[in-house]
Amino acid sequence: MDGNALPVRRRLDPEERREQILNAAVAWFAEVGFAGTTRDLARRAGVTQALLYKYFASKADLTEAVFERVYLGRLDPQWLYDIRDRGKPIQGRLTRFYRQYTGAIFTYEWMRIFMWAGLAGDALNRRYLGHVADRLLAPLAEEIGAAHGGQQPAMEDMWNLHGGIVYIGIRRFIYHLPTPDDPAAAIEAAIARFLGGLPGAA
Amino acid sequence: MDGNALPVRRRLDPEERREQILNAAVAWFAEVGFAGTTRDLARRAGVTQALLYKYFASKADLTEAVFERVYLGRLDPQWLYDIRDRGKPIQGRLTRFYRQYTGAIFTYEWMRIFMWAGLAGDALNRRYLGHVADRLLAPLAEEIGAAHGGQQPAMEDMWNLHGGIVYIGIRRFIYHLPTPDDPAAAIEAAIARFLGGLPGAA
DNA sequence: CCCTTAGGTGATCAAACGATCAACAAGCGC
DNA sequence: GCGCTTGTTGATCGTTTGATCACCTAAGGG
Repeated sequence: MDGNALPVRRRLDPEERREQILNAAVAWFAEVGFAGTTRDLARRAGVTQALLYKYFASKADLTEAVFERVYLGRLDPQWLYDIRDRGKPIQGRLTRFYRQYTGAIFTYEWMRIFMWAGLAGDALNRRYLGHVADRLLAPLAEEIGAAHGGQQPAMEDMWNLHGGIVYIGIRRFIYHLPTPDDPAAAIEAAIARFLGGLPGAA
Repeated sequence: MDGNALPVRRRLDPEERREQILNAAVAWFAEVGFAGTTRDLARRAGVTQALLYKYFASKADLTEAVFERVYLGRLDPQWLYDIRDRGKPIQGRLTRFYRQYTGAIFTYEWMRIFMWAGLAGDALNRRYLGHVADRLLAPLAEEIGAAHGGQQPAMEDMWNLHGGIVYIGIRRFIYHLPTPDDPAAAIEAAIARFLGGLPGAA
């Protein structure tokens, strides 16, 4: 049957093995949360439970590595430059940003690990959202204000726009409810409504 | 010091004791999730761990009781009648509904238990949100359509409105981020924007 | 081909877990 | 005040958990 299958490499490069375990940990903790057992994780990763502790000092150490993997490099600094490019209309900039943003965070692993961590009270979570507020939502509000003649939305309004869009991912990945395969149209409509409904909008 | 304190009643009415345990369980599981231990719960409730099993057959039985307590009677059937009261302007009906709805679900216990249950994949969760969609959001969309001359928002638009509002509670109770003490103003603004931004709105 | 290195495993430990049970004692009827 | 009912407890069971250890063996150099 599997006579032509590649021989199972029993001894892997440490880096490769660590990567394999870490990937399995991300998928596993995303599914069941950080209360998941190391034995089930090891089974899922295809290694023995003891081996986990050759690559990670403790379960806490492993979960920290999962956090790093999931959070690091998720936000692209380029987005801020595109947001501030006043040569383009504000609606297009908003749409472009949220297409990129949701493209980065609308994954099973990210949405769920972010929510597990939020419920657990992780500080990284708040720091991340503080970053979103200061470096993304606040500039967006500024740009909207500039485009609408000085009438700048309050941060609470920006959170409302943000939440309405992010909620698509929550419905899909947390609640497992049906959502559009491609959320682009819904996001575009939400942004158009937001801008069109601002006080003083044409 | 506590000479005038009421004597600690060591033997309670079964109903009273069950209530005491259940209340503690709701608060405890809301805080740490359903992976929380029965020992810590018992300590928090001020009873011994063994006593829990005199009132609940198992931990699963206890968590089910917590679900019932949290879900049951949360949605008021009266809301639907108010929503359909075409004698009043649509914006007022939307505002009134979301003031009542958020008044019912914006609590630490509800928001967090709902999210824990959602991540755990509980079916009650999906059933609840299905109810919200069919019995509340769909009628709201109908009423908005009637008020705007037939142009009825799609369900995805209603979810967007809903998500933007619910996200206030997520920020406050899940992520522990600062939010307005009274979300009424933000909600009112969100509804006004939603209606004002609909295609074909004045 | 052998031998050293190091990636990997099975067995096992101590602690924590859900759950059970015999025994205790608070409170009511008489 | 006495005895019975039953709410409550401390001790304990079997299992599961994170973590550790001695041991095994695949793989590359000589």
